Amino acid sequence: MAPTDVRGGGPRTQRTAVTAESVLDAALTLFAERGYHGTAVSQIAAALGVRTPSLYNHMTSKQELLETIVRRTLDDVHAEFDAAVAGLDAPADQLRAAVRVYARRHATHRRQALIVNRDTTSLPEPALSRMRQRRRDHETATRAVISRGIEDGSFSVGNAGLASFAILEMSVSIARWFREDGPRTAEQVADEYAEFALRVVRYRP
Amino acid sequence: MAPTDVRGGGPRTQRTAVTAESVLDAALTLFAERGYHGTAVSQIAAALGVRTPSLYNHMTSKQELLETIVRRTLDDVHAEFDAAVAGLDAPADQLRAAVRVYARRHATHRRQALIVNRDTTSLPEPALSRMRQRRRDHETATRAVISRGIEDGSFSVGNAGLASFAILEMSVSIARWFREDGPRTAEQVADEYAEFALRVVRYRP
DNA sequence: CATACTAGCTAACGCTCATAAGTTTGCCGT
DNA sequence: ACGGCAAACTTATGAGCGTTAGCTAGTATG
Repeated sequence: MAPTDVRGGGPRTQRTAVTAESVLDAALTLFAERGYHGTAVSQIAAALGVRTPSLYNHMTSKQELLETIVRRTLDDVHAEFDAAVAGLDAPADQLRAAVRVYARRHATHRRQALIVNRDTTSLPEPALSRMRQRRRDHETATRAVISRGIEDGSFSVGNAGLASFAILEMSVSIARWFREDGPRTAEQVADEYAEFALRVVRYRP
Repeated sequence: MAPTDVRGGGPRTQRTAVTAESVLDAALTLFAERGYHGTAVSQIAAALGVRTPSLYNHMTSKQELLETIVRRTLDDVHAEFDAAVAGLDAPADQLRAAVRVYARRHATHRRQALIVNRDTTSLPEPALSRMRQRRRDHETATRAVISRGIEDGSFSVGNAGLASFAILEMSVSIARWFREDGPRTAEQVADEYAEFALRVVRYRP
């Protein structure tokens, strides 16, 4: 049946190599699709064309996969936020830039976004608290931009917290519907959402 | 130890009755907290102070619990939408009313909202397709209101679909952070979000 | 007072899960 | 040519899952 003998010990030769990164990538796809608890390790193995125990040559546990995915994603979010607002002074410019990168990320990294939003709570302590804190930090930073805009009069919104939640979460939801082959590019969607954000805070130049 | 003999056969007398509804309520709490796949039937039983198999006197399967929760919630969403827009003509009034009830629901029915958003995909076909369709119907109806507002000139937004997604999903996210004992009531939050919605579509009276 | 129903219980089943242990195989550097 | 390592394999383990079966004790009905 099989064109080459694919069973038995020894490294694979005819197949794309299984590596720590390829395991993570397969987990990324499956966790995003069926959730962490809804995904069996055996399904990750099957996606890579390998028996289940072979995975443990490239990972230490299922939980660690989830933690790595969440940690990396939150690290990236923070780095992008910092890079986006650096060098900008006006709150409107900062908010536009921050929402743009955040919204774009949720179009370009859908799987990561879905997992972080759906399955972070499946992490064991103390990782859970650490990750929650990192998420809060990002929200707080966004809120601070809005607060500064309210103070200097360029924004006009009752409560900075409510607005920052609304803005961030509407961006998050892009991951739910965006399609790479859809009618709009990630950049276009990001620009549009950055505009939405400025309207929510009632930006007036 | 136990003040009354609580073991052995026979119905409980000293405890609040276990009913189909109380099972659903316990499932609601646990599914919302840990997710459908993350919740064991034994945990639902424990929450009710009962052994696991006893639950099956009040339900037929774990999956049916999820399906009931999702179906009821989506039914309610539709009914509320219809009731909210009925009798209103202006797109702005309709959008405000529709967002108000949708946002309020996500504050007052947090558990249902979290489950629908997180675990609908765990439903087996054909229920999954049915529920997805019902969700799409609600989005389409909201989009139609926005489109009418664009046509009659009271709204000014590039794409009705993008706007309706953003508005609905920012409302959904209320379920993530709202606390009943927080600084704002559900009504206040709903009013604020209805305002956000009108800003997103650039409503000008 | 007998009967039937309700709603608990214990026990057990068949599965699947994540993970461990130990074995086999092919390639690479010497 | 060969020894060792990397990475696959098979097999196994113990725990937990959802669910069924069969039993028992109170409660309501006649």
